[in-house]
Amino acid sequence: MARQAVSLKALAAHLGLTVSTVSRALNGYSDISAKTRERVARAADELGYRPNQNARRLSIGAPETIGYLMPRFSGSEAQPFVAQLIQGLGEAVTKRQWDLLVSHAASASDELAQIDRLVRSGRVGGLVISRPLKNDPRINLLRDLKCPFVVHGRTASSGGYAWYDVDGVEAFAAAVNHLVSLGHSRIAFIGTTLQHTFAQDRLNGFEQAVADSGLTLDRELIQITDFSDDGGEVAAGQLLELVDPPTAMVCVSDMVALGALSAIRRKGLRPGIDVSVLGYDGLKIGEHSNPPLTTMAQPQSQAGRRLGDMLLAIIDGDDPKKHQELQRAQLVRRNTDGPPCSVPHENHVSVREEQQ
Amino acid sequence: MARQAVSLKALAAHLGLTVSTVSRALNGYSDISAKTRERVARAADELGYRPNQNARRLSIGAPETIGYLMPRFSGSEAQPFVAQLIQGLGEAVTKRQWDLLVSHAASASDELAQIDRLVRSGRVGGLVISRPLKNDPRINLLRDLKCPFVVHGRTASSGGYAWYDVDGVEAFAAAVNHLVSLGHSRIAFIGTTLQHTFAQDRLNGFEQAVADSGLTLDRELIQITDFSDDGGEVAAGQLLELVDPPTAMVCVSDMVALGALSAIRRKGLRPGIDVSVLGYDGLKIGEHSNPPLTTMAQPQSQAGRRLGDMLLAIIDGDDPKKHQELQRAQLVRRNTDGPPCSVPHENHVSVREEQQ
DNA sequence: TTGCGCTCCGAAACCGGTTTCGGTTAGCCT
DNA sequence: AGGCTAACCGAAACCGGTTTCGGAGCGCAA
Repeated sequence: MARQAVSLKALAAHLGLTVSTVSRALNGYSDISAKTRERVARAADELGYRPNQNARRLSIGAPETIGYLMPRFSGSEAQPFVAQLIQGLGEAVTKRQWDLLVSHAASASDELAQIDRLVRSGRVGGLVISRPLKNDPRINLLRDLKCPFVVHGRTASSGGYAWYDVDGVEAFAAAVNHLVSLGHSRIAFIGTTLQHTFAQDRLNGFEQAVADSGLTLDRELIQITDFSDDGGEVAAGQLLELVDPPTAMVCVSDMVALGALSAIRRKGLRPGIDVSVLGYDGLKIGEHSNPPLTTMAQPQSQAGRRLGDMLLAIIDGDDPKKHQELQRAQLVRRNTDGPPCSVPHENHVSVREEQQ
Repeated sequence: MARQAVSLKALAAHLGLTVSTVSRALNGYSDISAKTRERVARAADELGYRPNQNARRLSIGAPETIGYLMPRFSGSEAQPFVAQLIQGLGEAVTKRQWDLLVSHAASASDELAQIDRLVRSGRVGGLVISRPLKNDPRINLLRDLKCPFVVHGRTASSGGYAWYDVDGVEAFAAAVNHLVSLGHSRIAFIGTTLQHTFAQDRLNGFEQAVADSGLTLDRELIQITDFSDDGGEVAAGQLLELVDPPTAMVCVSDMVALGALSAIRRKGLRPGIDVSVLGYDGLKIGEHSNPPLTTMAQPQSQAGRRLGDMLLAIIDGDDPKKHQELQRAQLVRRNTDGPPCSVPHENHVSVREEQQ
């Protein structure tokens, strides 16, 4: 029914009051009589008055909006965690009637330019960034701009800013320890390029646990590959060609692990029996792989909410350093982990094949 | 280096000009000498001037922002297509330096209130909505508000507004025809609640193709269930308990199909051999299921871009009715489709067991 | 030289809110 | 009755841009 754009002026005219009075009435100022406040509120409701946010925010001097910088994806496949994160951020900001602005940049330098524009033009009062590099230029920029921000993940020097992360070091140490306790001693790691902190952390956890277990760290058993199922398949294929192949593989993500499963099956081996595989993420989809994937599950669903709440608190003046949250991943055993095969390597008749 | 917030006034003072001159210079008005324009542009660049968007948009009278209403998820799992869509929308708006605002509502009525607020408060100049119901109140509301919008999917009466959709009727007819050509005659359908148009379309395509193939439409073979893997598992379980169970199942989505695979395996049957299963979506993840899932793949990646471009065109004045795009899904054969088992039903010794 | 038109820029209104400041009225006290 | 305070509301400045309008300065023709 109500048509477009009922302005404050129109509302005031309708009430026989001035705009200033109506504005103060709606915003609960005490120098407006309760009766008037009530009357104004009712009229505003009936006419469906919605204050123009551009005007309001200009006047207020605050954008009442936070931004999320979508990570760029290697493949065309957007990562499912992004949708979850955005949903969580949305919930957090909606509680305050703020807005969530999602921004996507084509390249890393574009991204820096975007950040600059976003904050300098007053469009956002704070930013959430994902997947930081070990040394991330975005963070320096945001500091220079004095723009509140929170990081989903950490940089190498995790101090001085707010972040929410899952402890990849611990998770991968736990994964290794689990495999060791099953009896494995040749354990491989399939990771991805180490610019991203998460990739380095997971490798660190792996190496640390291997060392702590008294195993020798065999460089052959560490594969760095593309962050995708295809990458996992290639890397696992390489590992299986080794003269002394691993009996278990821990993978930097579930997608990578799924690729590894393919390679293992292709080789005529049975994942979980001949070769154990551990993933990381806890994707629901892992329940349906062949066989169902054992994984270190991280508590995804709350990340967005927490990051949103943290950022809002910081914008309100909280000390960023007070908002650093480290979550733990949890082992979810399905069917790709088991003791090492008692008759190892018998299948590797073709080991000496030429590797182009 | 450049500190926060260089205002137009500051820039003008620095140049010894007035704000109006500087503004017109930056916006390329012809009544400013080329020399001045150049001088202003250089200074703006050096000082890192970014016009305050709240002020600009207030003055302009246009929000230069489009909104996306995130669909609410049944489970806690956000659907992967959402991230892709958002990315595509982001690319489309970034070309124009517009913004993308993502909004999330807790309930259907909240969502209507959100829409009202979003457009009446001048925060968005257009909206994208996903997953319409057969009769979707959001569309009526948007019409009343005279707010440009595009729909990802369609309502029952697909006329009068702009949409982008994949032809579910045709896709499911094709799925059935494929199975029929393999020799199947008892084909089941696992769908989800029919309020959503896409669910109804897919069922329609199924029924139509079944009829066209001269098969009798057995109501027992149509299962309506939860839109998730668990739903698929339950429904497939029911189907397998039938006295005369189906030899093939077409599923409303890949996730549902994955659940069906579980049920089939649990029953001791071999998907793709004893029972064929077809999914819908073309999720990459289906390559890793057990066995890899045959599916009708829809062209996901471009949806966001197209919807964004369409909406921008409509905001520019295009007739919405001119922007209706129907894409086709494509059969991707993996390993869950095959001819019906030559020795059917032999496994069904336990058919007469009590059902809960 | 005067007048006309053109080029270029400044003054000011405006977008729609918020907020400060000041003024009117009523009530209360002495 | 006069004066003081408190309660309540209106006028106007302001946020930072855009845009209309008008005027100054100049060149050129009459």
